Amino acid sequence: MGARVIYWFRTDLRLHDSPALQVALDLNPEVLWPIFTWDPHYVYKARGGLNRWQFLLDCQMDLSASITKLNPKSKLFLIREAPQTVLPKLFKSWKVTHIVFERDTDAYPRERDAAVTAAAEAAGIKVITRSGRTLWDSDAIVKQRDGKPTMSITQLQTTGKQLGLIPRPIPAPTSLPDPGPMPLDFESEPPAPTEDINSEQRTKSDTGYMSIAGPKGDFGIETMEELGFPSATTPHRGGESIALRMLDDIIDNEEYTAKFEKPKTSPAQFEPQSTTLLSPFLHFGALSPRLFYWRVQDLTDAYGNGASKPPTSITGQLLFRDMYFAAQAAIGPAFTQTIRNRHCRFIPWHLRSKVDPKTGMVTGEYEIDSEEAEVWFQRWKRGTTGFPWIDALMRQLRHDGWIHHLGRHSVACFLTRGGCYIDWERGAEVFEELLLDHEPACNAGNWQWLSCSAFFHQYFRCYSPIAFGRNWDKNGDFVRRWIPELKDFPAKFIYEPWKAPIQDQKKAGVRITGDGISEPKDSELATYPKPMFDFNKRRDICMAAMKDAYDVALFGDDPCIMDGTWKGSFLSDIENQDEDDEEDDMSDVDGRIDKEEDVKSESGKRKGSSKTKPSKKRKN
DNA sequence: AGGTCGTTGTTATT
DNA sequence: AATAACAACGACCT
Repeated sequence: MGARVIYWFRTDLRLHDSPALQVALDLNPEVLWPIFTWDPHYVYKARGGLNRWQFLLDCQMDLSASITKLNPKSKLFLIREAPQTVLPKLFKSWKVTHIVFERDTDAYPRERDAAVTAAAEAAGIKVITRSGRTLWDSDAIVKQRDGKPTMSITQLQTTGKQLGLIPRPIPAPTSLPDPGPMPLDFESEPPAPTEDINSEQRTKSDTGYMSIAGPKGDFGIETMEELGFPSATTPHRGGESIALRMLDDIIDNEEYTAKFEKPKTSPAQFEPQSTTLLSPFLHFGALSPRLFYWRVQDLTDAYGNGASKPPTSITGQLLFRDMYFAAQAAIGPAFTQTIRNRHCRFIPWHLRSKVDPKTGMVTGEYEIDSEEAEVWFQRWKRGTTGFPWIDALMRQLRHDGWIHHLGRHSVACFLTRGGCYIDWERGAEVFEELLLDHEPACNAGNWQWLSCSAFFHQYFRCYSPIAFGRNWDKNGDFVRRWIPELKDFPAKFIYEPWKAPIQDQKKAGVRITGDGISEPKDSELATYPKPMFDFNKRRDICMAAMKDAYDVALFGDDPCIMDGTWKGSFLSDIENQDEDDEEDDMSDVDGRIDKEEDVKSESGKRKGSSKTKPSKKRKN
């Protein structure tokens, strides 16, 4: 009897450059089942917005069609049960000899794959895995560094060089074996009732687990409607075919590809955007990072002088992705939180995560230590902060599922160290729900970067919600695109509309009024909210608090963080001194900005109020 | 121990 | 458009 192989697709929804699929085909199998399991973990427990579900279905449909082209009897078979429970039953019922899949170093997949592997080995099934989600095998990077995480791009580059050249992409298969019979002669196990973190956005509570083989009983892929979802809003569509076409277009544009410098690409450019927009395809594995890398690198080598180099080049972007994956591979599940993460600086943010004292892991809930901060967070999320640059980005994020990297910097800095002083984990959760390209390692890593918790430390470099956008887009076209209320606003005031005289507001057909939460009443004109705080004042407060946090120098693994005895280590009054209620009267905001003296003397007072600090802690 | 540099800050000045 | 001051972190190199 020949090999009877399950190829388990997960975050590798592609046929081109799949080392794991190649090794499955090298077994010369008698039969091969390409399967995808609907995992209750991703349906109920991980945050996932409608746009990302749409993108996933796109990728699945495209892959399924490509598989059928290679073998009319085959397609991507969707199985609706948790892999941990259904795979052992399939092993037996389908007389499987091998299961092959691409490795996944995220927290939950590691746990899941260990369980599946143990069950397979117990049943005498051979498990074969390959790395293919990153340029280098993240675990090999960690091993080479004796378990230490890559905390800078230099470290990743150095270690990568030691491991040798990034493997060249391998061609897509030209044919696939037949699938074998797929009897379901066992009890199916619907997911255990659990809290559905995504229930708000569903129209139906049932998410398509009507039967293990799907609504039509043919292991087919469901529609958004069958999944209980309203339509997605994103214009970005998924699938390997689109990814390869987009990559071809990028490579065809030799100048663009060879001279690409990330910091020079505009966050305000839209239709078309200034960057490649290939990240969502990398996330779902519809595009191999190694294929992307080598197509760009070969072009760059041929281009000669004048080509950009890492870290600003396109290949540099892929290196950063590997850096975050390798950091997560070394640090483990704590990488996506501050608590128990010894490489993440502890900063006493507002709205910190609640922690399960038994596991030391965050629970998904957070402490509302400040009603004001909670309001700021809600307004940030909805895109009604009153700062048009921030709001435009947040609205684009919600609608399209993608914003430019520097736009992400703007809103992340604003939420954390450069405005609201709110826990980066709150922002990361919002990105996790809304981003098409959400990657747990990259998301957590970038939020730590922007909040100056790890990877990046120059907290005195602070993005202005007014100046930064204006530098890229003087006329405010990007703001007008996403905040139509402001589309006729004079360019002079487009980034700070509260400064516009009433006559100008009337002429533009909009009133700058309201708290960004409730609908303003009795306004005949459209409205756009007043800014939720004086940015300059908040920046000074945040920067002083950051300096304090750096002086205290506590990290996420310090015992005093877990037991709460850290309280008192920080100049906690630093945050509670903007008492003079702004309320409705932000019109004199200009007048206030000049009062730096206030802030200076406050900070002098704080220094004098000498709270005793614990001796400086150091990580080693 | 000390100097330089780090993918992507802001503002004022030349 | 380029440059300096702002205030001043930590990795990396010598």
